[in-house]
Amino acid sequence: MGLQPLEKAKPKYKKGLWSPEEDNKLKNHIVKHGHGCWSSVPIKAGLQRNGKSCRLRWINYLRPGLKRGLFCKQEEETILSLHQMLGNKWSQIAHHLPGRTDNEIKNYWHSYLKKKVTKEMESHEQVHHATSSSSETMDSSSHTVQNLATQGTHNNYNFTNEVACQSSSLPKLLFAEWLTLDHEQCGGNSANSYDESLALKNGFDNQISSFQESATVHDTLSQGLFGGDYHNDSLIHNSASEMYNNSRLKFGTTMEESGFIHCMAGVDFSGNFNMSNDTMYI
DNA sequence: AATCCGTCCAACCGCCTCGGC
DNA sequence: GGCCGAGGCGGTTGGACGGAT
Repeated sequence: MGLQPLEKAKPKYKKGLWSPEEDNKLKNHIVKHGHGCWSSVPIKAGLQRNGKSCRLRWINYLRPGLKRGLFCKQEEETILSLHQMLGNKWSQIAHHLPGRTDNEIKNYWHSYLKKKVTKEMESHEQVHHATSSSSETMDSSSHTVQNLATQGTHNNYNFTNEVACQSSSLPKLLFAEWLTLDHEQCGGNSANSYDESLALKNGFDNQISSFQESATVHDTLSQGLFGGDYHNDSLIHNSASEMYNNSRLKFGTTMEESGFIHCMAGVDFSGNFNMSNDTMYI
């Protein structure tokens, strides 16, 4: 028996939890020499692990500047809004949360935020269901509003909704609803729709102001709690309106992917841009 | 006290991309 | 252009833990 002639003898790597001794070896090695080529790290550090495992351990646990413990409200909101815009791009989301790892954020999402979002969606659906069953005069375009809203809340946590929730005096506004209202305004379906969309847009402008305040708080937090790492952070440096524009553009992409691009007619994208392979060039 | 069950989180796995040859 | 190795990423797994029964 034994090894097949052509089979490479694979080194036996240790798996499972890391011991404090292993942590020390890895940390000392990287502090002294840097990681360089990860595949050579375990050899040089005297570890029975593979390079990938060392890299993961360093990034997720040993790296300096990691924040441990509970996520604060601000971090939670950042994750929710970024997840709404980016989807499961955990590493990109992690870039906006200094001291947090993609793995940590991913775990937090699956164990807590996902449930929270699902709950919100269900409550939204109940409201929509109640509205549709009580209204017999709903026309086809209103159905589109409903479908879009459901799509929006199903696939992505609603960023604007989260912002609106922070300001109790503002109405909750779904992107899809706002967009469709805009669309209806363009089609000139009714004078009321124009007034409503204006009112809603004004409401959204207020929400942006609200978010700007929130971003300011975030900035302060970032300087205080995160040791100024956020100064290089594009999310924080972007104005709230930029974030809003980006989220709108992303939403447009989502709409296109979902076959709803026809609903985007007449939507003001607040500037010129090109779309290529889901990348926006403004 | 023992067992069951759900949750959390560290770590693994597989896939993809990129760069060097 | 194809191959290979390294690095990076997201999905999944499995063990530890705590609460419920």
